Amino acid sequence: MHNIDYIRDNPIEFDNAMKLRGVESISSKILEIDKIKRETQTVLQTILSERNKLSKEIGYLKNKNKDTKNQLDKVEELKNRINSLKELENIKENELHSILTRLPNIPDNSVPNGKDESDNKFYREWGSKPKFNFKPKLHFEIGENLGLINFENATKLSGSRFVILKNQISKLERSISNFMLDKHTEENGYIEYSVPFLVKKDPLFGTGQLPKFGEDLFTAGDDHWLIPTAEVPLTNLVRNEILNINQLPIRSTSHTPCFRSEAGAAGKDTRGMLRQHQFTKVELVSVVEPHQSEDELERMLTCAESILKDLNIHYRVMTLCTGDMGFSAKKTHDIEVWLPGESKYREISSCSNCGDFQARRMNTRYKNEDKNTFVHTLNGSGLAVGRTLIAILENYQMEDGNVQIPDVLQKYFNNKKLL
RNA sequence: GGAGAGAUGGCUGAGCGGUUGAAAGCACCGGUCUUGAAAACCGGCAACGGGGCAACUCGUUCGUGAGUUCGAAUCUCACUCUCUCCGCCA
Repeated sequence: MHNIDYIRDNPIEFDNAMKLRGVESISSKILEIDKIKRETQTVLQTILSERNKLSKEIGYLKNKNKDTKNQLDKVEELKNRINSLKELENIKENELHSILTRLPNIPDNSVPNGKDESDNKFYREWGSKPKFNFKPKLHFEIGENLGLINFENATKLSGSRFVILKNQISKLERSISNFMLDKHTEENGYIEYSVPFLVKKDPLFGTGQLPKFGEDLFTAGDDHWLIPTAEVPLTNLVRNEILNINQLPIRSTSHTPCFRSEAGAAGKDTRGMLRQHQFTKVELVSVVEPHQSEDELERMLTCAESILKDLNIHYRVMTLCTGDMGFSAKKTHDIEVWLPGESKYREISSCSNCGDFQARRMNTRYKNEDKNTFVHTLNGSGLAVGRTLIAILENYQMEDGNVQIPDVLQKYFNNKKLL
């Protein structure tokens, strides 16, 4: 949600920012509606004030058993004007709200301009591509050959874009999420939460999935929606709150399933378990003071990276360009992991600073020297578990078809070294 | 699923349809006292929006949304949520 004051004071900057995100100049339309709304409001409030005075008089006179005919007539006159003004104010208010809530966040100055992912900027990398003396296989080939990944059965149960993991690979998935949670809670300073996987529409509005992107979500009826990411419940833990400054920063993490309809991705990544309707993810969320959010994004990114470093898997970090960022983000770093089977980098984490964009939608503020200020929110994957599983299978595969268990995960396998 | 009770400021908790934006207490902030602290005492303390350079002023808000009324925290309706009891159940 945007600050109308900012648009009033900087209409040109606002339009430029929106243009970078593919929205045609809209500030003049917004300001026009805003102007009518405020003018209406000013008149309305004057009349309301009159009415309130008359009503008080009436109360006073009735108490003394005096005649109130005169006042009643006057109020009657005001009533019609009040109703029509209220109606107009409402209409304008709704128009404004409808526009403002559908516009994406303003990109940070440091974000590169660009149309799509080809314009994303290399930020840094870690490690190097592993060398194989055989042709590395794709993750699903490895898994199917071992008889531990099964897509046909999943289709039987649930249709396309689902998968069934079995035995050691199922256990590998579990150990990955345990490892991530342990790392983030014990070393990276995040508090673990177990949260609902079904939420109502208000939280989804708060983090920006609604009203615009409802078709990307699954519903369970009765205003219950399946979460597309734990960002939704974790961030909304502070919705509608005025926090005390000493509660900040808040750093929370949760391991949850995520459900996405992938409405716009028909035909994309259909092989393998890269793009599923259901996957699990360990999410990181921070709620901080405005002046801290820039540093917090770097911190969060480092925390997410620490997982891949511990797993000893090569990755690179890309800074998303203006055209490739998500709706609520003002700056985003993607971590892309190297997949030898595909011979490609693939997104495994996305860390975003949302500034006060979500805080305005959630109405989350903190007391800052007597003033109530919107907090800044950040979220990042730390990491997507399914894709980490893929990365391990492809990076740790051996010529005989088996897979080594990364050192840091072996403790979850009674120190076994192979699947 | 059946029966009942309830939702008021950061928290607890009063509130006959008319100076109630809301008593009181706690918490918090400032002050007096004290070597310091505590206690005691004094004072302050809701959010959002409109107008104004400002002092200030006006409006809205007592779960949410409609309605009755000149006037609603208080009356009516719908919805949401919480609690208690019964039934069922991981």
